[in-house]
Amino acid sequence: MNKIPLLVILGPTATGKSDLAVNIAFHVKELSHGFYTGAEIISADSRQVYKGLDIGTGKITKLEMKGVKHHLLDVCSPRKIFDVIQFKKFTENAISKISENGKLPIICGGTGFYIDAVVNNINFTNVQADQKLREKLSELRPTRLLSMLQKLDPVRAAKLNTSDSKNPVRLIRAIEIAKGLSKYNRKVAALAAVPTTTAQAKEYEPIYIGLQLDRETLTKRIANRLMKRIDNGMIEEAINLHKPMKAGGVNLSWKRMEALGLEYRYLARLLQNKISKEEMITKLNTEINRYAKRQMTWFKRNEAIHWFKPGQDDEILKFLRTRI
RNA sequence: GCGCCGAUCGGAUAGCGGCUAUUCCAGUGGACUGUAAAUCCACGGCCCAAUGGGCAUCGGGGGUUCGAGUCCCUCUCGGCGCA
Repeated sequence: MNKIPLLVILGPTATGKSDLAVNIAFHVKELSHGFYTGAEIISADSRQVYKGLDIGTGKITKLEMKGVKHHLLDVCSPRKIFDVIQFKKFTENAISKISENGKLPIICGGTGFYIDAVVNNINFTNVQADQKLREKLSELRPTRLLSMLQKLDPVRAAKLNTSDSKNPVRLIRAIEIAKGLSKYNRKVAALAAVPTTTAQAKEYEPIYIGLQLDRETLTKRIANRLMKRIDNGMIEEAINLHKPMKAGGVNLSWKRMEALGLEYRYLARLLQNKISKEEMITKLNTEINRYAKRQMTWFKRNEAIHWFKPGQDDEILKFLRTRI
């Protein structure tokens, strides 16, 4: 089976990935000497998959798409939880369609986990999310969760690092898996629940382009972008999301908005009068910077990424000329 | 000028005379296999023959004490009050 070539554009937030992707899409035909008729873009952003989260996520507009087809945008209601499994499934479908149509699939986004899940074809266990169980367990302290897991799946529990063994979200998922598998076979559970590290046979041949900036410049860009988002109606967007359906809103609860993180988290706090607008701006700026840092921590592990700076479009196109 | 209060890591804070000076935020580094913009972890003075050890440290100086961030005196700075 032939591997499907893939262009992956990634990097921390506020580095201009979306614009670059569109620009590259326009040059694909020429760069590949007609091998591809064009390109389509698949967004790899865990928040832009939600309908209505536009300004706060910096979602690309129809106009900015310049006619290039985008996938994985607005595919889920923000009231529901989208996850990596759905992302992987949707994306795999999109990739094969794009590829069959003689176009180059471009994955563009900042959610490293989502990108890796697809490109490295990560094999997830088939134990489904159990919201009721999660809710019940979320009351418990990490130490309690850990001892539960130790009983259910000692092998998995022993494999956890210090970070995960104190991480309620991870512990709950581990318990969920252990319970799900033990329904069928208790003995198999321990083995099956441990993630495999052996690489799967890869179906894709990725070229990674990363956009990166020095911290100081990135901080400035983040701050400017935040002010622009506010000017563009970010606050009104959140008000509208919280409105009841009858009033034309989505009836998005404050709790859910909080869980969406960053912009929406602080917007939820602002609209409940928990913080002032000034506080929101200050806190959000540091939070977005920290987010960018976490993104980089993830990307650093991938040595296949070719790093560029925003604005180096010509260099990037030149780089791609010999590779696609 | 007098009185009162305060001065502890980049910021904010805890600290009855007795072990290793607390916590939060920020910062730095990291983890991540079905919530990933989420969630979580580690580190935070200096020096060394570094899985250990040594020396510091609570605005400055002095004192009391076996022992001081903590008590006393004094100086400096800041806040409040009175002049």
